[in-house]
Amino acid sequence: MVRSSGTKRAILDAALELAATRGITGTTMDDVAERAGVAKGSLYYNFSSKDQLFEALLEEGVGALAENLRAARGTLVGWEAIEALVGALLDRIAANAALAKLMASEIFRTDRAWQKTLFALRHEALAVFAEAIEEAGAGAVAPDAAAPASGTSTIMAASVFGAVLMSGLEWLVFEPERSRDEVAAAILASLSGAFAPR
Amino acid sequence: MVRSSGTKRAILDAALELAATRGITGTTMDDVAERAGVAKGSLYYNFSSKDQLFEALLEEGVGALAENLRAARGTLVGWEAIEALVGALLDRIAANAALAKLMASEIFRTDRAWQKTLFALRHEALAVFAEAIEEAGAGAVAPDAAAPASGTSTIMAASVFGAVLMSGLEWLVFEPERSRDEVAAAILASLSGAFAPR
DNA sequence: GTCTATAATAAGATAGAC
DNA sequence: GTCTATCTTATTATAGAC
Repeated sequence: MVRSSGTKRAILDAALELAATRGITGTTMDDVAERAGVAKGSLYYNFSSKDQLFEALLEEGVGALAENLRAARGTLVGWEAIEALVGALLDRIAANAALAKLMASEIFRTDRAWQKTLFALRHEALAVFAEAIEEAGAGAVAPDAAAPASGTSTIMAASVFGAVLMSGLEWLVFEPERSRDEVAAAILASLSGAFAPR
Repeated sequence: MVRSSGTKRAILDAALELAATRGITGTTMDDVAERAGVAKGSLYYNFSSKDQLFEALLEEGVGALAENLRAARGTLVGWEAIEALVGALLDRIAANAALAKLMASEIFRTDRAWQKTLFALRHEALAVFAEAIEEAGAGAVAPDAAAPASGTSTIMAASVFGAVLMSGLEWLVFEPERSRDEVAAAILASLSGAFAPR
């Protein structure tokens, strides 16, 4: 992924760090060049435009996330698959908080040059969750409230993904003193009916 | 809440609509003026700066959300409180998708002029969920996995909030053909242990 | 209170030397 | 491949007329 000339890698890393706090639109090419320790001309030698630079960044990051999730799930099924996926996603968020922030802020924008690329990757990541949810037979043991309609596994996947993403960022950004296991347990508890009637 | 001269209201509405798709940084004061149907001078007559305009916008929107959640919960306790809060949040997201998108993209930024204001309001909204979760006695019936440590109710609140926010936007942005009840049921199922072992 | 016109600066992108 | 210097346009903000 991105056959590193070294410079390319430095540019991508700098862009990610800056965009995590300022957002993509709020990050200037001058900022990126300075942080990467190269001249602005080198940015345009390696990437044809600002849009293309950030498309490459998101493609690399979210693509790696989807692969990582698939690997984490392995051949697990049922609740074990969910546990593995939640843990793996949380770890990815912790290992790359900058990308997580960027995803949170870009995932629902529909006006970007890289919209299609991001949509496909987002869908790929969600699909890993959706498949695990379907195989876990969600709905078979639904509570007294209405059972989820068929075909809502993507919605449920978004629900689980959103739970991990928001909790993970809440942890890293606002409550960094907590332990990873504490956070993972809290998320799994919220997803396992800890406050639902039995 | 913003004693409307009419113009002020039009400016805030225009700013919200534009920022929902382009983001705040990507929204220019010229854009806002044009969409609101006023001259740019009027923007600066009513708001001292772009930052102050968006701070007012977020303060109004997120503040109203917190109030709304509190009202929706009323005196309910346990799982009924959670159900009411999930439903109310989902309805607010559907009624004001633009604000929901904006929240998703701004909530974890730590470099904004309005950071403190937004943090306080975010905390207020999460607190409504956290209180309901604490009273529902989360953890008392935790699964075989580790029980959540004490004091993690804010993390669990973030988890529930994130689940609703992400599913809600997934629904509105990418799967608008679904019904509100279908989405609500899917979220509640994912939170009630539909795929967890019993 | 609202408008038009304009000042001041910031930002994406390119040219051409090394 | 990388750098410096520069072009061009976009953007925040203000001044002053109505």
